[in-house]
Amino acid sequence: MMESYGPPERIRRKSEFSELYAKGRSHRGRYFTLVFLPSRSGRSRMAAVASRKVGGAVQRNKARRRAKELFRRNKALILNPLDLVVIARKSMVEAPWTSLRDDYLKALEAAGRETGGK
RNA sequence: CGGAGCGGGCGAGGCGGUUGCUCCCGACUCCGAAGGGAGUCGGGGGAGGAAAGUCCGGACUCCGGAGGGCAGGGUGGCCGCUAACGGCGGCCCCGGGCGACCGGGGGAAAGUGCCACAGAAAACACACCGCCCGAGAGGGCAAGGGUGAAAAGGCGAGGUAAGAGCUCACCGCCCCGGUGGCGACAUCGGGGGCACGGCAAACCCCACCCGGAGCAAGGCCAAACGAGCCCCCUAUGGGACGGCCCGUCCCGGGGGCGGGUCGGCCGCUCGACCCCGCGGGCAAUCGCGGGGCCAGACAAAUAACCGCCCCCGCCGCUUUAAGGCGCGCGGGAACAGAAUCCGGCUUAUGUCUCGCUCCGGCCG
RNA sequence: UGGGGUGUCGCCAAGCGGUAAGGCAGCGGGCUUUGGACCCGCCAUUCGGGGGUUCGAAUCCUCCCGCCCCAG
Repeated sequence: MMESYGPPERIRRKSEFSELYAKGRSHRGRYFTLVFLPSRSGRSRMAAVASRKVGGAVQRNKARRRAKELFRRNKALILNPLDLVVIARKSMVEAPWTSLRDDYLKALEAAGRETGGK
């Protein structure tokens, strides 16, 4: 399985975001909030969001990069394709990597349970 | 050796690997009638000195070409540099510092206004205490006291009833003239006889500059909905036109509500660009020659992890010591992330680094 | 990215060169058996922060900081 994160795996249209926020369910983790909905595109997709509350441009970019890293390293674990939005919190920037990864895996598990099948 | 002033440089130590992102080029495969699109592989480029704050100035685009005046805004010693600037360089004056050096800069004798409290008085001197003349009425005076942020040229001498630029010397101020300098100004000589309190980052005056918006500017394509209602003015009118007037052009135009889209492409990166050399200029900077291509994203790209070497600190072993060794531990940063592009300013940032200079102490 | 607005006590705020109004809340006292209401008193030495102009700055100038809007 490739550990890439290319254009087809991104969510970028405004309408898609609106649908996700309207119909999707969410899970609040320690470092971020995960919004999820079964994907209709046949593959899992992800978008990273970091508002100004997270910090300056440097901190916000870092948060998004870490979210992308989480997704591409662990996307093999998602059996039923999901659309995901990772909404970063301030603590996500400085969190230890292993702790952040555990948090992400727990969130995925919860999402898998609620949508049927991990 | 210690302290201080000024100016410059660099920006995750070097090499390599794995997994990924973005743009460009090439090859191959697939899709399409075609323009083209998708994928795989290979090669190359990929954040900053401030990319920041958005405080100035331009380029560029639209407002019909950006025309004139008023209003409004900005700048403010002089000369220069520049596309332009509120920037930069040199010089002038004033103030501070022993000094290197640093800070400031039009006009208050055109007008208006303000100067609380205190004080007699805060700007036509209208004098509280006071001094002098006088019996008194009244008159002369501004030296001393006191108030205040600021008090009507300063100080000394003469003079006088007491005093006063009333007179004189020195200093200051003002006016006139000479000389030097493009100029700000400097300097010299003569005269006047004191008239001119402070604030223009108060209104203002003078000189110079500025049309308005901003790449979410603006343009093209595609899709979808609607072509309905209300208001204003309709030709001594309305609009282009941003506050007003003039001028020019156009003839139906403008505003609000309601309804739809919220996709793609261009603009989009080669430019007052960067590096080297020579020449002019004290310098800012300019000219010439040679070489180079250095991010172009759009829910928005530079990351994560690992290995070796180097440097620093601690620890251990060893050595008389300087030092050496260690597959021992820790560290190699901070401020901060391009969004149309440049020139500045300002602010943030590292026990980093280089150069010049001043003062003090000691030694020779 | 670009354009604009705002900051005065815990909250709402006036003031725009000379001592920083007022209301709510709070604290203390009075009245009341207690509470409410009412009455009296107290309550901002950095007016978001630094520097400057002025004799004197919340107010004028300048540089920063925070918060809030707007757009295609």
